[in-house]
Amino acid sequence: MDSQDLKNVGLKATLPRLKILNFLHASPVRHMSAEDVYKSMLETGEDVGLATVYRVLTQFESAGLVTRHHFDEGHSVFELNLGEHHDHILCVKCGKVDEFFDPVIEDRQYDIARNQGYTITDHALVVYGVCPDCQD
Amino acid sequence: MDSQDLKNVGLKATLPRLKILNFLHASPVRHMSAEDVYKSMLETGEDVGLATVYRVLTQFESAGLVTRHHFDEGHSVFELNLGEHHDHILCVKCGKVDEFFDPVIEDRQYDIARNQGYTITDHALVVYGVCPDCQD
DNA sequence: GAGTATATTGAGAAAGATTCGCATTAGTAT
DNA sequence: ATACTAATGCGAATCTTTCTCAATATACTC
Ligand SMILES: [Mn+2]
Ligand SMILES: [Mn+2]
Ligand SMILES: [Zn+2]
Ligand SMILES: [Zn+2]
Repeated sequence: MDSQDLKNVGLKATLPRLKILNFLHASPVRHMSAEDVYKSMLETGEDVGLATVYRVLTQFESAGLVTRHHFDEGHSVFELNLGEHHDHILCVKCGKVDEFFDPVIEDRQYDIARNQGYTITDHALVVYGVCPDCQD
Repeated sequence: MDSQDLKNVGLKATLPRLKILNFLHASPVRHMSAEDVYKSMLETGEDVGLATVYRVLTQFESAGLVTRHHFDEGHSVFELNLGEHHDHILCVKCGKVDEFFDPVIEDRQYDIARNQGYTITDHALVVYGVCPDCQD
């Protein structure tokens, strides 16, 4: 039961929210748009209104349960927040999404922000390229 | 006359395209949405259809004259391509956009891509924070 | 466990950004 | 100047996301 997970972050444990959270945990695909979540859940018979999917994903984001990304597409992409910050590398041919974490880059970002007098709150690094499977 | 600039990149030198290109060069604001460009030009009396602004900015992007960014907003942001690649740091309070270039980060990105078997084509790094003017 | 106050849901309408369709107009090369 | 073709501008259409609101489900009290 994830009921408690929701209550812990201040959200009522409603059926749609539980369904969506369970779906995200069970999905083999980590990065999905709201539409992806909506359609995939329909196929599983777990149907939830599209407006609710959008609302709940936004609530999960505020609660820190999921992270929202703005890749170079026209829509938001969400992923379950597993506690480990990372950045992304996307294949421009097949759309595959890989992840990485680089302490050197993380540190440099803080230095740069500090040098420009900024207090850093977040960052998003997306590398685009051609994945091994899509070469030539 | 920028007529030649347009022809050089394979675009017919039409009045709307010249107006937009001149506007971008003259603007003190470097980062603008299509809507920003459209409205600012209206105010200057240089009016061009909104659809044309969208089309032309996209053509300029393909031609390498401008760069398109996807910051965490619901729309694209364009800037004149002055030939020097750089990344961005945005103030989450006032919306200011600053720029930076860090060779260490650039290099690390290539290493990471190579390690994962990717051929890098592009990247986008956006740092969010609170600018000096917006501290407390 | 039923009763109640209140937050949440779902469906469709609405909004914001961008693209499309097409008749009209403007560049460009004879 | 003429003619061929590409580009423009308008509104309609599309896509993603949010909003409205009546119906419903959750959590709390007794
Ligand atoms: Mn990820
Ligand atoms: Mn810039
Ligand atoms: Zn690929
Ligand atoms: Zn600021």
